[in-house]
Amino acid sequence: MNAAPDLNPFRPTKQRQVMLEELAKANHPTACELYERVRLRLHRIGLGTIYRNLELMAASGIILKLEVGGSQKRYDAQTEPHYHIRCSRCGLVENIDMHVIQNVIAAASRKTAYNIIGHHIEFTGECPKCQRKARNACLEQERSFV
Amino acid sequence: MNAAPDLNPFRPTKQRQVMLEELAKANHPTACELYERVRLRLHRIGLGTIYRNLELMAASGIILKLEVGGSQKRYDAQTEPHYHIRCSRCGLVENIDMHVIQNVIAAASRKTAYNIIGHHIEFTGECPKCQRKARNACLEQERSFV
DNA sequence: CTGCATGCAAACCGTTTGCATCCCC
DNA sequence: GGGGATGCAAACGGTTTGCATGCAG
Repeated sequence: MNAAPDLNPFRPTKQRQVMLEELAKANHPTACELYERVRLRLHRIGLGTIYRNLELMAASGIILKLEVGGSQKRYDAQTEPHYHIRCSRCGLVENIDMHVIQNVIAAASRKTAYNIIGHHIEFTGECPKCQRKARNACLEQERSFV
Repeated sequence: MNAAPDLNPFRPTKQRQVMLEELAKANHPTACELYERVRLRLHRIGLGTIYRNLELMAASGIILKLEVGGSQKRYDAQTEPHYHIRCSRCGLVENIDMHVIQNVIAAASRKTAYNIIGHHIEFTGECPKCQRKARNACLEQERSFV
């Protein structure tokens, strides 16, 4: 009699375990940011492993691959639908505590012949830190005028 | 007396003129797609010129650089704020004829300490063409079962 | 004539992939 | 022991950049 085939495609390795832990602690990290974090605990891990596992986890729905602006993809441990805000200066991405707008998909469905699967709202703006920096730079300049 | 400095940073070259014309005709093209179009009319143009000018035009607000999902950036001749829908299969990006949700920025402002500059809603789904393709592939398979 | 704009090609950066080795089941 | 997972490094695709030349003002 054959052993039942392994239906779960996910073998829980040390690398995957640490990746998930660090992803949960980090704030929408890029693959490289996650790599740096994980490397502090598993110093021989390769970037390829990070990318391969992120891809697998996203495909299986364990994590979310964020299709946000900017040149690098970001990853999120929170898989319930939610919106994001991205700082136009430093690129930081944060959750925005807003209810998903239920009507928006219905409205969009009425407008197109697409079979709509999902949606994402991304706000852009200056994060508090960058606002402070800009203000300080401004004061600096005023002072130099005196 | 000095001549007034050229305030418009934009020298209207043949390349820029053709780029803008083709961008207006194309449907949210990537830089490469625009390059192919422009090359039919100016066959010695280089990709570098395309990227450089797209960047300049976006910076000066003449066109829009779309921060949509996918690995390539896309560009849009329509600069008024509007939303997009992207096919999850073929990557096609189209405008969606929906009013910009005015309340959404106010709501987001209340929720964060960010200085919010803008927002973008991106829907994902299957475009009609890809839906047809999928349906046909399905029929094909059913037929092979008979 | 001057300096911005161009064509060309090399460099760059993020990501993917091939392969030998490792290790979990 | 076997097959999936890993580390490593090379390849890849999209974008940016340096430089000599061209061309608009």
